[in-house]
Amino acid sequence: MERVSEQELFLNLGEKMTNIRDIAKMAGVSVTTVSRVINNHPYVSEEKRNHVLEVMKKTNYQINMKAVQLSKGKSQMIGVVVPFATNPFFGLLIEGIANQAVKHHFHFVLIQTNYEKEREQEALNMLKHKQIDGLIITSRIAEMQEVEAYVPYGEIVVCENATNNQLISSVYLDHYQVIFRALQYLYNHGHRKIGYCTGRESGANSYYRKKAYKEFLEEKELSYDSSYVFTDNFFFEDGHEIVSKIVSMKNPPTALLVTSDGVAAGILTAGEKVGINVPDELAIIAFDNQPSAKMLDITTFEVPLVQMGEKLFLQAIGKYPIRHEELEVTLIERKTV
Amino acid sequence: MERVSEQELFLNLGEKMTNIRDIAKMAGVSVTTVSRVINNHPYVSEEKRNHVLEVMKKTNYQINMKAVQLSKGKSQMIGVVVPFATNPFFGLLIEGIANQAVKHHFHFVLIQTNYEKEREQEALNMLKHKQIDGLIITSRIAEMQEVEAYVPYGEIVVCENATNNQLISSVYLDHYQVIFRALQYLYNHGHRKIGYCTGRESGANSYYRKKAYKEFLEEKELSYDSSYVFTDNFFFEDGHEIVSKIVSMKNPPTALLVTSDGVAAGILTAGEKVGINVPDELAIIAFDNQPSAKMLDITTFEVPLVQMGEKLFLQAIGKYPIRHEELEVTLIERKTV
DNA sequence: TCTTGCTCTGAAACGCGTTCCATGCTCTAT
DNA sequence: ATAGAGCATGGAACGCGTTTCAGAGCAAGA
Repeated sequence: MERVSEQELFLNLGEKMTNIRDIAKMAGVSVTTVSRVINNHPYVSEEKRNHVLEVMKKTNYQINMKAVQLSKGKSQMIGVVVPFATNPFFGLLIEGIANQAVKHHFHFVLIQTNYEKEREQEALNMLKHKQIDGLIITSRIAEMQEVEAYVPYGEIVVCENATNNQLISSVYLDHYQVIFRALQYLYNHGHRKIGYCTGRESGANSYYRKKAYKEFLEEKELSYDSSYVFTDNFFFEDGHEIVSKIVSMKNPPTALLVTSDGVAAGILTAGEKVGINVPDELAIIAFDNQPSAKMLDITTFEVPLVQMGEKLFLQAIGKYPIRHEELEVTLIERKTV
Repeated sequence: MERVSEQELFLNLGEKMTNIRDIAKMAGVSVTTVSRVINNHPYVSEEKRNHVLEVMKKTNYQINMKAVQLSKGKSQMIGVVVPFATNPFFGLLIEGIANQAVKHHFHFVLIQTNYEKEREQEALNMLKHKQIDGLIITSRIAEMQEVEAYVPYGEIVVCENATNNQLISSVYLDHYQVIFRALQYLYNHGHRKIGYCTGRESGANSYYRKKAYKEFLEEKELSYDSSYVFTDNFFFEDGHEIVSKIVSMKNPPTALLVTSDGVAAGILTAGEKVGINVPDELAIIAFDNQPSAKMLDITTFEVPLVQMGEKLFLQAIGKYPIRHEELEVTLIERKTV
């Protein structure tokens, strides 16, 4: 075991970050052996292992994960695309993702799109360029076909019913059925003039929801009134505008199906200010069971968002083959219907 | 310009991902030239540039960012440590960070600690192991000294007054002064029995807040009552317990300083249920001006969180030398005092 | 005419850990 | 005694883009 004078080497290396080869030279072993020590491979004698460990300590050796990632071809990192990080809906999804990420020694980069296509494209490119191993798209803007083109580069998971898709996994709610159920609930409470407040108009989930709304009206032989449909509502603040529209209507709806608690909360508080009595004058049923719904006693459907995030993550790291999981929602009856 | 038969090469490479060397061989140029084309370096003749571009298109060449990162020694990625991602406070900080990240072609990995030291340690290790170029710690658990040990590995920024620190930048609020101001406001409204609800007890910001609370009482010659201090309150739900404690007190506070809107909202709604009149019976002043404060007309201090996030980011990428920026808060008078 | 200074190009080294493959031993099973 | 199995170790290739340096060609300024 010929060994270069350690003292000398320590001095010469000076500022430069020591790497695995430096360690090998100093310890008088091969780089392979050093690598084995780092990775706790059993085929290293105690003597050499200890010596390598010592040298690593002495030189304050720090592994360079960028090299590991390049070498292994994996980054232990997934991307998470969300339209808005502040929205509790996505916050809870992130919570679930984070839970599982920790357990699996993964990290995730958050990509906030604000529903700008360019941002989503950027996320897909990260996958293509191997910055991330997988991608969770909680809400998409691009066509499904476009997204599919990135499947060769890594696992992609979406939050919508994609049961007929062989390439992309999904964890989703049956929005059609859920909306139908909510409407039926309002109907059973005597409502015949039911309004519909949602986020964006486009998008797979929105499609099914709108479809359910229309088909429900048809089934019950109620007429469709486009002024009863309110779109682009995402945050608490958006509820105010809805109320101002409603108060100016000659024949306002008696009930509102709102696709997010935050907006429902906005409607409720804005309504209170102008003297709208909930639920007598206006019933409200919402979704998610976020803190704001608890706070204001809003009747809502609880959506298992944390669990959804966890499942999304596990699909994204390729733990399972392509598959499609549906989650159930639970009605929480409170005081707004 | 000797050139290997392209046709042949295309066939031979088959499945294997093409890399810069393959492209070089196929195009009959050096890897340097290919690299120049990729990076739009001017010193490449139009002819060669076009030809390389063509070959890249034909082979569907995709750059491997992991290699770029290793080579450049930078990941264009920062870490963001937050205790909870769902909390709107941190959500808004993230919003600001995301805004600037996009502009600077950076990405960020979110590390949710739940105030577990191990998680924070992991984030620091990512810095040490070059997975990230910089780190934003929005709320820390480790001692400042421990954190400082990681400064050699990359920029670190914290959200607390660190003005005397030469190694770590900070973007912060003068919590001492702000709490004093809030207490004075309650005092001016006639309150002498003022309670204090906060998040965790430890932590730099908490230290200054607690200090301000105590010193304010001293200055006004009010006695300190430990039952007036409520800790570990982070979310809406936590407000309920505070209320149940208050109703069981013989001599309850007439005003509450709450360090987060979410908790204040919880107190307000729980209080309403047990018939506590706000502000007559119990005044509440809070912080952040989150949606919940707007929703429930809570008097609060607006904190420029998005802006804070943006500044944090710019510090984290080393845009400026180590520095400490203080941000101002604005009192928003509503109906709870 | 000579020097200076671009423009254009490529070989080779660099950043750094992982992994395949070969080699040499020792020990156990036959 | 011998073959097969497992242990220990190292050389070299691999993953892949960037960068330094050297050299050639050519035009403008001295």
